[in-house]
Amino acid sequence: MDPEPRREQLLNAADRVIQREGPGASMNAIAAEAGITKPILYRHFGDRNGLVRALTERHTGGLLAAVRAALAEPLERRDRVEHVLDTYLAGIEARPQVYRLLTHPEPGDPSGAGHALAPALRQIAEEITRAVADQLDLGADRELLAEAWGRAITGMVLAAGDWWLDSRPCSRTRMVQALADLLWGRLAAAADLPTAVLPAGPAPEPAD
Amino acid sequence: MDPEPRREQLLNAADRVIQREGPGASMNAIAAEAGITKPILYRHFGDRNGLVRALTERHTGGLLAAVRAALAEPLERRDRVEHVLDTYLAGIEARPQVYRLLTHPEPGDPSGAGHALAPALRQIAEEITRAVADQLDLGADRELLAEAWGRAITGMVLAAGDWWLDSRPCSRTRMVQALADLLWGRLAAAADLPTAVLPAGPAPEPAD
DNA sequence: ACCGGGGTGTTACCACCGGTAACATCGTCG
DNA sequence: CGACGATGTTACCGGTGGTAACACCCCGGT
Repeated sequence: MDPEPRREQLLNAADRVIQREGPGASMNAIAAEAGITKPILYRHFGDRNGLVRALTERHTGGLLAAVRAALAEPLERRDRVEHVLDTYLAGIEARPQVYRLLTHPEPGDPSGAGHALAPALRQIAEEITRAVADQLDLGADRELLAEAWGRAITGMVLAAGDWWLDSRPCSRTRMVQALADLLWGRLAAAADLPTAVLPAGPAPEPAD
Repeated sequence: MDPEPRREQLLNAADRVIQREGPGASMNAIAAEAGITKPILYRHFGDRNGLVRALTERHTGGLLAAVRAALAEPLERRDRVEHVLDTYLAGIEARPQVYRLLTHPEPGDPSGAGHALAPALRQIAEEITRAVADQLDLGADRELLAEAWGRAITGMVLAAGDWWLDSRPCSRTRMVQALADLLWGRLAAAADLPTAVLPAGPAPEPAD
């Protein structure tokens, strides 16, 4: 039961340096921040992935629990969805740097599949899948739809949240509304703009 | 006019080795595949990012153009959305390896912002934003909604497409339907399952 | 005919990365 | 006391992205 505090301490140091230097901070830098040298880090966490995993688990634990709780909230459906969205956005808002770790997991991944969703996000996706599959009547395709939607919604909120966090175009509440509206079919329900018929002129994009 | 062919040739080599070894293939490996050594690569593309950028641009050009065309198709809205989704999925289905490059852009990025959407995806997001903003009557929040939705939809399709590509749970057509249904508010419209959520309820039902 | 320049190519090197081996130093417990 | 297990160190390995310096070879100009 002793090694726990030291480990926490090292994680705190890693946290600090990642906060400062972004992800991709070197093990050397982390060790230096902790006032020690590399091999100790490697003794505690087997390799870099171990460190990152421990770090993300620590930080995503709360977020995941919060999202799970939000999903279980006995609200009307729309309110519940908004609550979940708000919970997620509030979570990433609180710790932007570390959240990056979440999205940008392991660069040198030699394993076959390079999934777009980091493990932590994947857990959230599974929560959503479960909630959808358990609570909604979606007919024969229930399982498939739930799983696809779980991934889809997670990815949607990830990308939208990233953008929002980066450019802060509006308040969190407004952003929640925008996403909930999208999920609520407002894209389908909106009226056409009269200016419709496409001009024949090709609008080439400006090269960067 | 001269330097083009050699450059293309190098890109082909890079393509081959990335196809074989996945992204993260070393410059040495790429150079070896091309039958040459590193410095030549660095002469043609300034650094690794340059190479990757050139590579992705080459491969995403077609996809981006296809998506753009699909967005401009004069179909009914739902059909157009399905067409766009299908176009994207077909695109990533055709070249899974290179598509990975697309999602997993630059590992060792020291720059402040680590955006979740790679540049190519961002372009698609902008296309969607433009299409939504130009064609839909969304009231005062038009700009904000369009931009948020552009990102959100792109992220959604990215994550869902990645999952679909990886586990192939259904046909492409079915996947398109699932995503279009989500966008069409089926999540909101679906009926509750009777086994629902009565957490604090006095209901005499413990089983699950 | 000679020379010069640009593209092509090389070897050798740099700093740094993740990761490891080997050794030193404590406190503690039998 | 001695053994042991953490804690810590220095020094090293192979590999990476990236660069410098040098060699070649062809082609065009005066």
